[in-house]
Amino acid sequence: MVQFAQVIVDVPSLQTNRPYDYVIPAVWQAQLQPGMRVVVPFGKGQRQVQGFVVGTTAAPPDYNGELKTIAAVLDLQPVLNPELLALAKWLAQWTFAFQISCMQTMLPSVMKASYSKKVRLTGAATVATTAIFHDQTELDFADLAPEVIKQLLKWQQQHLVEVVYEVHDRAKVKTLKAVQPLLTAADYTAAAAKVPANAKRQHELLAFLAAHAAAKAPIPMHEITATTELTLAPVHAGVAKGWLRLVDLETYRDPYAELASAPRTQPLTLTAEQATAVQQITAAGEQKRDQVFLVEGVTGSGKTEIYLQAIQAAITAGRTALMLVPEIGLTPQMVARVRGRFGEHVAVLHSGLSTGERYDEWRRIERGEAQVVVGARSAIFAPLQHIGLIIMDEEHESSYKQDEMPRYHARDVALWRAKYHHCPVVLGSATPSLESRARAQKGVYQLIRLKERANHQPLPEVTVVDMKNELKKTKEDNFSSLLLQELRKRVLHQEQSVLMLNRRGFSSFVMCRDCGFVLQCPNCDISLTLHMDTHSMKCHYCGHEEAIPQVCPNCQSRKIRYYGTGTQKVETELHTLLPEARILRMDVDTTRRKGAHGKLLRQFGNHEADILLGTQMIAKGLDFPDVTLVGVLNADTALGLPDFRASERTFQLLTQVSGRAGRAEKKGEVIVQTYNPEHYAIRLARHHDYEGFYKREMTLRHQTGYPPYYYTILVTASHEEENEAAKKIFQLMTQIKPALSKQAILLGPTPRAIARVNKRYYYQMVIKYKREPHLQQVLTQIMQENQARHGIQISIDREPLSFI
DNA sequence: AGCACGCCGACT
DNA sequence: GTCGGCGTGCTC
Repeated sequence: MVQFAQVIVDVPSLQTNRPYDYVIPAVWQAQLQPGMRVVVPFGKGQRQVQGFVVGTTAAPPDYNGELKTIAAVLDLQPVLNPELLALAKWLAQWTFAFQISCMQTMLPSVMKASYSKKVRLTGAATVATTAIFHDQTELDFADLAPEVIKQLLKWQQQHLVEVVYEVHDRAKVKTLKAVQPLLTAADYTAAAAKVPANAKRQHELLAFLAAHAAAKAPIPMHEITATTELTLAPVHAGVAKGWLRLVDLETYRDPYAELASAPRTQPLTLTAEQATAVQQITAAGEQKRDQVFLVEGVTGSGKTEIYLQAIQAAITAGRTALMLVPEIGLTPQMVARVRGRFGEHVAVLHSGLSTGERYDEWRRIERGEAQVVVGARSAIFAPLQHIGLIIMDEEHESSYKQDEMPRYHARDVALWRAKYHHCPVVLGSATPSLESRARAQKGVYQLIRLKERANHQPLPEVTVVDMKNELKKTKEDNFSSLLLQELRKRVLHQEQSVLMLNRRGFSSFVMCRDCGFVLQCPNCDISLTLHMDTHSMKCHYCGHEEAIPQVCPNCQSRKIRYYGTGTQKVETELHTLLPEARILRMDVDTTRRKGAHGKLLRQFGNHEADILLGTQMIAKGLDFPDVTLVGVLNADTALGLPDFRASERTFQLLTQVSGRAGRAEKKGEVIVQTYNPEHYAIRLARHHDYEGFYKREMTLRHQTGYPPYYYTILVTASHEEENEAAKKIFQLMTQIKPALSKQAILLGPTPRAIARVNKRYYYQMVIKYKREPHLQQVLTQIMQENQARHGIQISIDREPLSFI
């Protein structure tokens, strides 16, 4: 009989990043299993926190203090299975994060408890207490002023009030009220005879019950109200008379209800290349090899069909499949495609779902009701069992890396799970990350190259326009004459165009034309960005918001204007230049509302607009047959950034956006505007030459010593005082340096590009290395020694996406 | 993260 | 002398 449990508590700090022992109450000893959530007392006082059981034992643990007892068990079944528990442990070490943070990232957010601290009146109310409590007996600390809290704490010592801690489990199952007939049809007919004739509704209810008595199954109330005149009132009367029972039916919130009935599609005929790819992947699955395939294929080479057929094979073999898609690529089109093939066996997880919807999808997976999971980054933690295949589409996408704790890359998690389940991983992309492509070169991954397009269409023609010349010709800085002319042509022929404004490394700010003053964030060293939708200036780092200035705060001039190019400005400009064109704008401002993204795409698909204007988000995953022109307004804004991945990002973006043109029978054309037409990223993207780009960029990375030739780790120290942060990072350097071999390279320490964010100063250093057996241990030790003391914060980011 | 304990300065 | 500031350390 197990009597003791090891619990990871919901206190995200380094000192508490380990299991604590608790006594299991006798009633739970038979049921409690690792992976269940519990509520436990923790620390002095009455504080209670949520925790995860990670182990149970019969023998008393080796602990000299007095053990506390588990206060409540929140689950009947473990929410983390043994695999996910092991994964959480590994992930915490790998990303230098807390185990509790890893566990919470794996689960729908509603399963993280919310806490409240309240003060309750214990004795009779007095004049003094009434002044604070009024007619209430309980107050929430969060609503109280500091002076009031002081008074209450005094009363607590006199036992006039008590402080209580509440742990709320927010995971609520959605239920439907349903009517369950209890009697037979004959009984109902008999009962009807005794009911007065004027009780019309009761007769109707009895007739309804008689008709459904045979099935005995509960009928959801909403179905009853939809088909009859009955309401809840007569049903309650029926309950009182013992005719029926009202039950709560568990149900799921189905975000894709309208797609459930999507017509089922049949597997398409594969090209020879595709067939070989499917065969190789399937073979690895059958042999239970955790092999990684890198499928490199241009847009239209039919990667999705390969995924679908490989998934089909996994399901046929009685296993499940996990498919990751970048958040932005998780369009209704993509979901429809997977649902079309696998119907209700598919569960979808992405950030557009409400927390309740997400929880329900998660439960469906956990219960084994879905064999295929499609989702964005965190879906890699889906509680699927017997995984037979993991797919990562657009594997180069930066959204697969989480930029907050735990800073994990979904690819690393995918590889871990594949090893656990002995199943293959498929990484797919038209422009693989250099890391993955290099691994394929070395034979660590198996490279599958798709050289032809499934529809045998030629790739679109790409024209590069040198904006340096264009600027001399016209005053317009956003539109070249060629692009305008081609846009006009498309509007005339009722064909559609997509325009992309590259916003990376770029923002719209307010500057005074007289004195050059730029409005800055008071907390961070960065300009505020203009937001026309809210008519305010916002800081993208800390969220600070203020009004748009009418006069320059520095010189009082009225000539304070908006600088930089935003989609709104381009839209206005385009309206003037092409008044006949109908324009749809898609950017963070117009897609913030839930479902807005899909709605805009639907409108464009229905030809409600001629031109779709947007930021990077339009580059991915859209598939509109009537788009014959794609324009990139500013291809090179990212090239100027001091980031070693700038060229790679630019190449990927241009290739991806080019793929949006001419996806059906119509031939597509791409116009790329740039100030750097000679740059190799632009030149090679123009010729759709990924392999050429790969070779060129690898040479450069080799020369400069960057990934994939080196692994990288970013160490950051921050403090409210600039010199404290600097002092700390130098101290860390002296600590790390002796543990490294001569092959490792230390960059920095340096202040971060945006040195101050949210009133804190950031200093960082980058470790570049190939093989450092002691590094993990030293960094783990550093994290443990520097436990948020003296106001210093340390963070470690393995393989950061950028150093700036 | 909270919370208590403990050691220094400014008050009834 | 005590109240309370926050630096330090612990939570099964």
